[in-house]
Formats: sequence, structure tokens, C-alpha cells
Amino acid sequence: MRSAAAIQEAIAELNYRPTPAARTLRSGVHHTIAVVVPDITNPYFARLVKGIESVARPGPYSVLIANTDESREIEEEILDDVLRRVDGLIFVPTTEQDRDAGSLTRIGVPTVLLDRDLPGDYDRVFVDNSGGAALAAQHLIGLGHREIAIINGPLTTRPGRGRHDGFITALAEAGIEIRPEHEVIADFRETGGYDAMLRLLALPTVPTAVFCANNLMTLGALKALQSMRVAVPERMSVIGFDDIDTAPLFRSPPTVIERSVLDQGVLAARLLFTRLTGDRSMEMQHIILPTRLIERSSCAAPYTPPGASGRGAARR
Amino acid sequence: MRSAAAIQEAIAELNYRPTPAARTLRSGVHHTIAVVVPDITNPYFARLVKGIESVARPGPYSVLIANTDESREIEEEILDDVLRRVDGLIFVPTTEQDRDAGSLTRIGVPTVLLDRDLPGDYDRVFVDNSGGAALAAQHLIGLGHREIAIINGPLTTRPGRGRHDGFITALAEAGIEIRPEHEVIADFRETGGYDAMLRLLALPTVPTAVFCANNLMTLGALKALQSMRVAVPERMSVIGFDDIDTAPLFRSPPTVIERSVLDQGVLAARLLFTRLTGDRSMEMQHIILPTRLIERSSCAAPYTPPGASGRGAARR
DNA sequence: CTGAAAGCGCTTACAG
DNA sequence: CTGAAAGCGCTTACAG
Repeated sequence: MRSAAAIQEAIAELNYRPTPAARTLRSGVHHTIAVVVPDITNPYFARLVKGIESVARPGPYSVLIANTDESREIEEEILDDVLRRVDGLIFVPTTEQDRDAGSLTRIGVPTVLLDRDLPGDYDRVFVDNSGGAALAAQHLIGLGHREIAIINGPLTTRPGRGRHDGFITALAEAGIEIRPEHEVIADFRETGGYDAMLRLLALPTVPTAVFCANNLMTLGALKALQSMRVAVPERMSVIGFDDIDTAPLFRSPPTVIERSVLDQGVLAARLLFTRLTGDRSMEMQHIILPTRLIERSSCAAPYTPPGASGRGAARR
Repeated sequence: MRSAAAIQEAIAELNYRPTPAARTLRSGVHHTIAVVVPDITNPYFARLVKGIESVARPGPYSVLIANTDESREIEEEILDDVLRRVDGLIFVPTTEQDRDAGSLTRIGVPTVLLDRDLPGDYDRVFVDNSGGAALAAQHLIGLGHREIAIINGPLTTRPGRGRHDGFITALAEAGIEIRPEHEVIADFRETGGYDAMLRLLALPTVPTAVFCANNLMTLGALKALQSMRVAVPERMSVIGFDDIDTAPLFRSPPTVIERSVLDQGVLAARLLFTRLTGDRSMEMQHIILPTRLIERSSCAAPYTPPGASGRGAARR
């Protein structure tokens, strides 16, 4: 007869671990959660992942990370595969469009939506998009800008809509109506921001300030301005959403709307684990994190041509 | 009697997929590979992952990404878990130290080593570290520098050793012997680069040029120089290993040694799949990718004090 | 070539 | 409380 201690010893000695596939097949439990994001190359999503891992790693769950590359098609493939291999999902969808017969609804796995939204009954962790965008608008207005543009992502995403709404509303409250051509919809990518800025610079009425609705588009816009030799902030003020970690080293360190990305990941992970280990019928949570302004030096008063008086250079 | 076509139709209609756990238990095949990296937040590793996914995604393999956070302890936990769930591994180890009774040797899974080395019989995809470091040294020497420092990562890693050797050898070939205090060993992280640069600036003989052995340490060094108000490149030339994607926007856009990161990921993935689908007894491959110099504006001739003649400001 | 049976390694519900 | 047996959903080796 072997004692329990002796068995433990043998387990340790042989480094025995139950075969995951067998455990799963029998018990239906995977001991794994998935994190599905649109672009692991975007520092914002990379940090989100880090926040999630910081709470999942000490626990009994493995974290499986997957990358949809902002493609609905790849996303569908990944979900179809991954949802059969995990107990829970933390998910940043690419878009809210074309979402009918997806795997997500077909395969019922507890899911926390992060950053972007989807119709349905999910836990959610978002950021105060409209509040942040309003902060950006107010900052530019306070500096004296009136011809203000926004480079945004698709309005089919929650961040796109929220940042649009907050921005436009804040402008309206200051009595400013945005020109339609000053609202450019891009794709949340660097090249999108680059092209959008080029479009704005080619307009008859060039704006004196631009709000870029995410980190990558801010970089693209800044690169476009640099290649066109438009001085920031002298000739163009730029404010971005999401901080950029190399910003202090920039020629014109960008002023940005910041959120605590790590916190967002941590909260999403905690929410998921609460759901997994606790009462699944508990009412869905909806967490919204605050934003704040980090002032650097990419924003200034609008350019006044020598000898001119009045508000801006670009009035008709 | 049902036709094969009818069965296919039913499969499609019900979206039937074999349960992964059952397939794996029976066949021993996971249809999954793992990518284990030290820091998903480092753009270099994030891009590596992207390269790997670009070849794995179209194939019948899922990609499981895991993050060791440069910790041997976490790494061991992850490997112990992950190696039982995958058919192959692409692995960037944190260190070559303390590697005795690891899971990697105990659980025999085909493995491709990426960027960093480990003793043992593995496929490998590396970069020409010593060649790249020599390029950096030659660039600085050509500019007239003689008091040249290096901020390196641990010499227990292959990149650390290779970059050290290439750099020191190239200096020696030019008749330059590096001062011991000009060789600082940090940790490949941004804070490490920051602190190392501060140390160099506090030396009796401050170097006129520094080679930073990876992207994060280059950023740290640049931030330290900025906070100490040391002008780059006027008072200090800086050259980095690995490109930085926001570099064009910097006040002093850094000159760097670049490698094709995407290629490195792609090649590693191809190597692994060749191994998985083909002959496992095939001789281990060892691929070394080239580097090249990207000249921007963080390097210049050493500072000459007004009225002085000769080679550098910092000679004894 | 086709179809029924065995068995992958666990966990758990059940009989003793 | 303990121990033997059933069975999770597949794949594959085997009998017909």
C-alpha cells in the first residue's frame, strides 16, 4: 500500500501531468481561454494582451492568443476553430457588420467584448470614447481652432461611432459645425491615417487642426505631414486617441487622449474569470473606463498669416 | 442509402466539425503549433509572430501564441503546458542559462529556435548578429569616433554574444580597444538602455558614440540622452540594432542595423512545417539572415570643442 | 472495399 | 469511503 505522499512524490519525479486532450474529452473543460484581437502588431492590443495574461497566468488557465488581421474572413475561421478549444473568450471584433450566422452565436462560450462592440448578450469592457473625443475637441477649440478635422475609423465600430459622436457634439456645443469634407473615414491603420491626411491637405479649405481617432492613424498622419513639410504644430495641430510609447522622442511629441490599456485587459480578464467560476446567469456587466488628456507639443494656436488678424488662416 | 454528397451537405448545414480533443486523443495530432516569445509587446517579436501566422494560417494548423515575459520561471510553466498541446514549436528562449531539466528536452516536440540559441539538436533561424554589429562599428569608426561604447544584452544569449564579438572585432581591426567601462551589459529592455546610458554619461571619459544592441535599449538610451539634454548626434552618436517603425518621426531619427523580421518569421514557420510534414530525421537546418545599415541622422562626426584640433573631445 | 469494434487517457457516476 | 467500470468523440487497424 502506497501512501498519498509517495504518490505525490512519484508524480513530481516523473513530472506526470494529465494529458490535456483526455481531460477535455471527458470533462468538457479546456482550462484555456482565448484572446482574439485584430492586430497583435498594434501596441495597444499587445498591451491589452499583457494585462490579460497578468491575471490569467497565475491561475489554472492557459491563454491562447490569436490574430485576425482586421479580416472578417480570418476572424470567422479563427473563432470557428478556437471556440471549440476554450472555456472563455476575450474578443475584440474587427467590425460589427455581417455578423449574422457567425460561430460566436452558434458555439456558446462565455465572452467578454473588449474595445469594440457586437449585438448580443455579452460582458463588455469599453473606454469612454465619446468623452475622450470631446476632450480632444475641447482642447483644440480652446487653442482657437475653428477649422477642425477628424480622421476616424469605420462608423460601424463602437470606437468609431463614439469618437465621432463625442467630437461632433463638443464642436457643436462651441458653435462649430464641421465641414463634411473635414470628416475622413479611414481604417484605424497607419496607411489609412497617412492617406487621409494627404486628402485633407489637398482640400480648398485645409483644416488648422486634426483629431486622429487612434494611435496608428496618428502616426500615419504625422508621417504624411512630415513628408509634405507641414510644420506641427505651427501649421497644423494634431491630437491623437491612444498614447504612443515613443512619443517623447518625436520631433513634435503628440498630445493624446490616453486610457489605461493595462487596466482594460486586467478588468476584462477578471470579468471573464468571474463568469467562468461563478454564476453564469449573473447579469451582464458593462464597464466603461475613463480617458485623460496628455498634453505634449503637437497642438498650438492656429497659424495667423503675417499682417492678418482674426481667428484662422483657413477661413474662406 | 445516402450519397456522399448528401453527407457533405449535412456537414455543411450543421457546420459539423470534429471535436478537437477527441481527434487529438485518438490520433495524437493536435493540428496546432505554438509560438513562444519573451515579450509580445516588443514590436520585433510581434512582427515575428505576424510572419509566422502568414504561412501557418492558410494551412491546417492553428497558431497558439504565448508570452514568457523574459522570465525563465514563466517560460518553464508555459512550455510544460504548451508542449503537450501542440505538434511543433517556434521558440525564442529567454536565456541559455539554467536549462538542465527543462520540459523542452523532456517532451520531444519538433522545435525551431528563433533569434536566440539553446544547446541541443534544433532547427534554427538566426540573424547575422556579428556581421550587423560590425556594420555598426564600422559606421561609427568611419565617422571618426574612437571612444565608442556598446549597450548590450546578456552575453548568455546568442544575440548578446554575437553583437559583442562582431563589434569588438571590428573595433580591433581599426586599431581601437574599447574601454571596459564603455561596455555596459543591460537586459534588452527599455529601462535597461535608459540606465546604461545614464551610467555612460557619468563616466570620466564619456564616449562620443554608442551602439545599442536592440530596439528597446535604443529607445531607452535616446530617452536618457533627451532627459539629460545631450544633443544627438552633435554630442553623442547613437546607432541601434533592429529598426523602429516610428523612427522617421523622431527628433533625431536613429540610424540602425536592420533585418527582415517578417522573413525571419516566415522562414522559421516554413522550416517547422517542412519538419512536421516531411522527414523528421532530416539534418537540422541552420539559417542565418543578413542585416543592413539604414542611415538616418543619429550619427555624425565626434564633437570637436571650439579651438581644438584632433580627433575627439573625450580623449584623456 | 465496407463496416463494426477497439481504444486513445482521462473523469465521474456508481456499485460495493 | 474505495475501487472498478463506463464513456467522452473520435480514428484506425482489422475482420468480413
